Amino acid sequence: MKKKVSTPPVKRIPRRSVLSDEIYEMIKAKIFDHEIAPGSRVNIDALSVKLEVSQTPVREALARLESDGLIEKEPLKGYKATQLLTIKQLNDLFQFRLLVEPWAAEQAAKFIDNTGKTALKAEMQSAKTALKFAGENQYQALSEHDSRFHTLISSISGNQTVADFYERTHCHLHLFRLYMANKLHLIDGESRADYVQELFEKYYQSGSGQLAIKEHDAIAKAILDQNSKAAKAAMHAHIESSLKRFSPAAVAANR
Amino acid sequence: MKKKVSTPPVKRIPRRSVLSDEIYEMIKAKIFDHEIAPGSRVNIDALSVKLEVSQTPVREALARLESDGLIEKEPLKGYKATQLLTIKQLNDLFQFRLLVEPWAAEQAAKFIDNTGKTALKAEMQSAKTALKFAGENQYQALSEHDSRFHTLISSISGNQTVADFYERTHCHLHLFRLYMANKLHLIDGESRADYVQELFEKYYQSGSGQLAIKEHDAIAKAILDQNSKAAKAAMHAHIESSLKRFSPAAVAANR
DNA sequence: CGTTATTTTATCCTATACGATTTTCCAGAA
DNA sequence: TTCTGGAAAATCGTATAGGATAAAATAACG
Repeated sequence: MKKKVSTPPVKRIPRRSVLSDEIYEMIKAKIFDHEIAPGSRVNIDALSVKLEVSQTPVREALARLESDGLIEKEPLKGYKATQLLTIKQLNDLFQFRLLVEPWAAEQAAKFIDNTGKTALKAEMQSAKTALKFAGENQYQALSEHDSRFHTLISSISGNQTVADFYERTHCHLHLFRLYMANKLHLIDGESRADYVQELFEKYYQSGSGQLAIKEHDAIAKAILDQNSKAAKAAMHAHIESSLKRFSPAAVAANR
Repeated sequence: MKKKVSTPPVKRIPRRSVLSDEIYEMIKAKIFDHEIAPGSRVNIDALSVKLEVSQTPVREALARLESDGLIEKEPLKGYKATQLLTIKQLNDLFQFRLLVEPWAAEQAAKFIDNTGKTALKAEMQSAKTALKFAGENQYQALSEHDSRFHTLISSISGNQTVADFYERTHCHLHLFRLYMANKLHLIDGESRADYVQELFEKYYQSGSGQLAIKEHDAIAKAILDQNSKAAKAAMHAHIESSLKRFSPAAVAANR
């Protein structure tokens, strides 16, 4: 294990957050970047060497990731990254979102204040400009906007339980999305990747990205107008059409 | 913490599960038993000494409990047990349950199989007999039945996301309930405890316990009859009346 | 060729030292 | 007396080595 060999006296600048939190984020990033593939083993020792920290913060980070459902622990075997969502899990998740998010949009429309309006406008604006210039990473940009958009509405709704919960579950969906996007860059000679790519182009590049933004626009407009009924309906429609866009891709990814 | 006091470096009997899991359950039990009071500091060192393990498993357990929301960590201050639910949090939680659980009851009624029916009947039966004999701990018995009942319906609904969610959040409510029950046994000379006791007697002993069981009965009956509409309505009514029963107690506990 | 025994590997836990930060306490000054 | 400044103590976070045990892999044997 190599350490910074040339910095004995001045080590770190006074940290404000703790190391285990940083490590937690780092490992999560590794999972999202597919540096740790779904289903693969996660070795504490190797990870601590790679990140150049001791095992203690890695252990704490993995324990938290296990609670998040991103990592699984087998009692005397070790940790491994969770598998991708199955079709059923995807359906379960969207059904759940249908229960919660339309209500959240409704509440947001009722109770939004000026701060919330500003934030919502800014998010929509930044999404459009980002999408215009993103090019290659258009899908990734879209995916990240989507996460932020739904999180924002959950928080504007004012129900902390709802917001917390969305924070917890959306990461799985996000992971799934990124996995789909990443598939495009993999060249493993399997027909599976080709199939997924075909689906991707069919469902996301040729208009679907714009379509999702349009749906978000409708939701945002209703909330900004404080039209709670319209907001609820728009969110419901968006999640349903979102699932429709996902389903074929999910079938492909789970083959 | 009772171990052979006179055992030097002697080996342990072969464990089947991992130590950190045991410690996790032990600490959770301490919280539920109010051995660790809400809001109080949790010292890693002291805990590891008391449980007679090293700090490592304690750290992992605390990291997981933090994800569960039962413990909070302040970056360079340490861990402490979370405060009881505030009024707003209680309302948020029940609002959330109103979104999810009536739907879960509806689904359960639609898709329940024989295994599920047997389990549901058994739970209702055991609740009634337990309540008959519990006497002193009647409230505790009721509280635990309630947890199991709602968990069971979530799982029968077939939506894993919903079931997982309920598992995660119900513990806070459970903690709150137990806190209320425990207040009765505390003699701290404060009028607050008396006030809570009064509320307790008013809302739970004199018929309310039976009332909650009656509501559960209505839900169970509708599900067993596979009458999904009735199940949904019964669950909705139950949660609303449940909140009504809780609210005055919550006001008292948060004074 | 299949079964058993032994070595190897990996995971989990312990122990302990040290650095960093907060809190406490006490002396001195306004 | 009350406030301020700074040193000491308590507490938390990190680092690292090493031992115990279970799973996996390999070799030995019938």
